[in-house]
Amino acid sequence: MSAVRLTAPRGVADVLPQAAGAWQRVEAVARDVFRRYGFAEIRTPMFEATELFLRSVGEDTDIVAKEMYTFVDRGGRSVTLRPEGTAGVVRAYLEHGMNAGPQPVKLCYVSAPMFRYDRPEAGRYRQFHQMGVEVLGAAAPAADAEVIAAAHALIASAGLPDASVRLNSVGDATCRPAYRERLRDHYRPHLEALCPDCRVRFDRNPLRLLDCKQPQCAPFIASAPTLADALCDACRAHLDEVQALLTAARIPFELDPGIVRGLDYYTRTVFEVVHPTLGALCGGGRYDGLVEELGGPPTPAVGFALGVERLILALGERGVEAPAQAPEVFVACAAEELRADAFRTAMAWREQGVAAEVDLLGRSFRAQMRHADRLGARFVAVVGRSEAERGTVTVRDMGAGTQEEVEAAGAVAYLRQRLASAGA
RNA sequence: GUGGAUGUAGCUCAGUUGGUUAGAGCACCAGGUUGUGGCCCUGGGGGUCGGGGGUUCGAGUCCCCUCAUUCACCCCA
Repeated sequence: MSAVRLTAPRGVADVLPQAAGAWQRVEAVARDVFRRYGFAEIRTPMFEATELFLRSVGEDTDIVAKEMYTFVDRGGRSVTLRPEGTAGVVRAYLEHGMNAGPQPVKLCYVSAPMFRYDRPEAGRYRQFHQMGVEVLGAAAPAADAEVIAAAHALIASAGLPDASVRLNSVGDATCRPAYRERLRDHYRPHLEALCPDCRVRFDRNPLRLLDCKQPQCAPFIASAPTLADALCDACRAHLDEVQALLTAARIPFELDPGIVRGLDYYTRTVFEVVHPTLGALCGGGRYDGLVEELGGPPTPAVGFALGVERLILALGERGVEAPAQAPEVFVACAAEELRADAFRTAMAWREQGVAAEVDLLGRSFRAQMRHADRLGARFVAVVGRSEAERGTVTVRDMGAGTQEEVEAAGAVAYLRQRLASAGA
């Protein structure tokens, strides 16, 4: 018996009933898009061996360096609450021999919880949720374009039709190391003038230099050699083909050399869908080296992940709201001795698919009416003495304020017809 | 992780230069005669004033610490 009031841990949020409708709507849209694009659902564990993330996400990334929920379990194993979804999917792909079946393997996940020990702010939580896809075993640009198309379709169908895609290429093992050195050469004479963060980036992750927002660093970004110019022929051709396919499919995008992404495993295509204030709604790209890095055969792959909380926040700003859940009919009893009849009626109607509510507090008839109104019930069915004698119920339309006495046996059919015609 | 702001009922907030049993609106529950909601009226439940320590005869009100929320930065979904 503790006297302290328990609250949710920092950075986690309850999805309350008023908000759950928005989640269900977004999830339904995602499942529909993923089905149409041919992605099969996979559900992987929320925690994995720490080693998996060290090897996939990259030890020099912020995620691994300071954001992982890592602990030692009772067996002495180091495990980590997953900070992102791709590593676990790739692990499962290999563990279950999916690389031995028909390729490519197209997988998706919906509202999968992820964990990062970050400072919470609007649209950022320590437990957050992603929906995304992975295409494993496809090297052609069509796979990149399909993944980008799916991301765009998901966001557009959810209610943000004008969301635009930012596209870039980070090169591959052939051209990226050379570019990295060219970038270092460019920055080396100016180290003193850079912001402290960028001095660290210079050593640890030079590509991120291009991502800096400090005014003092802007001139060096502007004059830096661009990755696009440094791409090898194969990467260049790949990027060109992705663009051609997106254009052919009328998917709006723009090239953005500043898109670098925070995970080490990306090769060639990287992309984001960005919101003006919430940052990236969705991010993804190709990761041709990751499967091999995790012990599998060389396997090209590409995917994206979308932040559910951010998408819902963005939808809310646009006024896209899901209606609250309300009963279709409230069964009110007008006489004490008929409570069992009202209860039985509600249960029978529920069996037949009607969202029926019934009093649980022993309220007076008047109070039941008031409660039905506050719940937003479309109809109230009155079970009273005179109705009981006649084998009827009185169905009141709470919006119109009109009511009608109907045969009890045909009441469900009557309700269905009224709900279908005047409804919504 | 770095700075700033905020923290009184479920929600939005008031609370006078520190002074008796801490308030309002909304929300919730019940009534307003015997079977009808929305408006209105009456009544009721609900707060260790985020938590801890200190100053004081006395603290929601002042000081310190802590926790949480939020904004900017960093990073990202």
